[in-house]
Amino acid sequence: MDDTDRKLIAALQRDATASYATLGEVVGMSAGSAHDRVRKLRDRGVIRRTTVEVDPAAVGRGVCAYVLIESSRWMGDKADELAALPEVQEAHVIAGPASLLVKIRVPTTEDIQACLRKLYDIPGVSGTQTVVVLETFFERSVDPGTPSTG
Amino acid sequence: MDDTDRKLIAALQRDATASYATLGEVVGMSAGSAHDRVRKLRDRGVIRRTTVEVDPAAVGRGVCAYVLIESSRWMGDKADELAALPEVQEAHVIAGPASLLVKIRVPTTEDIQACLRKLYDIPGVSGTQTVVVLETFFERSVDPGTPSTG
DNA sequence: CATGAAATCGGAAACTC
DNA sequence: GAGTTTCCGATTTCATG
Repeated sequence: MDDTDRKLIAALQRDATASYATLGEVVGMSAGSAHDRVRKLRDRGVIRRTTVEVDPAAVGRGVCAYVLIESSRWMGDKADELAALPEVQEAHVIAGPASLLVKIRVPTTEDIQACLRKLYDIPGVSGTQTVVVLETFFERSVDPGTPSTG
Repeated sequence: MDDTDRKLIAALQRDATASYATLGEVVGMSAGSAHDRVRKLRDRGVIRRTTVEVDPAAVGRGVCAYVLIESSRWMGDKADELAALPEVQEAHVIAGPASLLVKIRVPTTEDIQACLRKLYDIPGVSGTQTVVVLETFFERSVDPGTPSTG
């Protein structure tokens, strides 16, 4: 995982349709070498998959909110139940004022209620705190550049 | 934006390296027609870009946290200042107990402090509340299926 | 939406340093 | 071990019906 790998990752994050010839130019190598590097990054699991970024509003999920879920028991086994809800885009176990934090996407603000109802159907959920997103500044890929400690 | 488009989007979210021949099979069309559909989805902005998903831990950003930012003034113009911080992966203006919500990724828990310090350097920031992620159940693509209202 | 042809790309060798 | 060159089958892309 050297600087060349990081450059390749950054280039692929920007545009994963780039040809290996183009990627080679970016890092000053041949297409074949760039290809080798990227293949190894995939094999190692550094690059998990190639995907497309979709405009949420265009598929009827223009409203975003975060829900802090409080509970009366351990909630570390609720991954499947949360994954079963299509509105839930992310789900995390957290330290702090609540047990879980989920990111939801729904068509309208009214649909937030319906989603909360579903969340309350999960055994152990004893309360929620909802944070409605008014505007999203940005949502971007993980920065592959060398961080302070790394 | 019909059911065929949604199927194509779902297939591309799963694996954007799939050939148009494969995509055509998924929706029961020829490769050329599938290609047409996908091109139009890109032109319309429904598909924003093709990218790669990277393992955060593999690039030294294995620790995730959410920071609620309180302020003593309107913060709707702070997008650039937040985008300048590589630790900040998402930034939203919110309704609720705070003004902004940012998602950060750092190498270790100790680096959270350094990031908070940078956030406090932004004019108007008067307080923060940090939610540390202990475990991420999942982070997935926006569901393109027909939602309750859509 | 399907077909067909030309340009381009992906993938994996053999070869060099 | 890492990078380069070279190769062929597969794929993208675009015209046409």
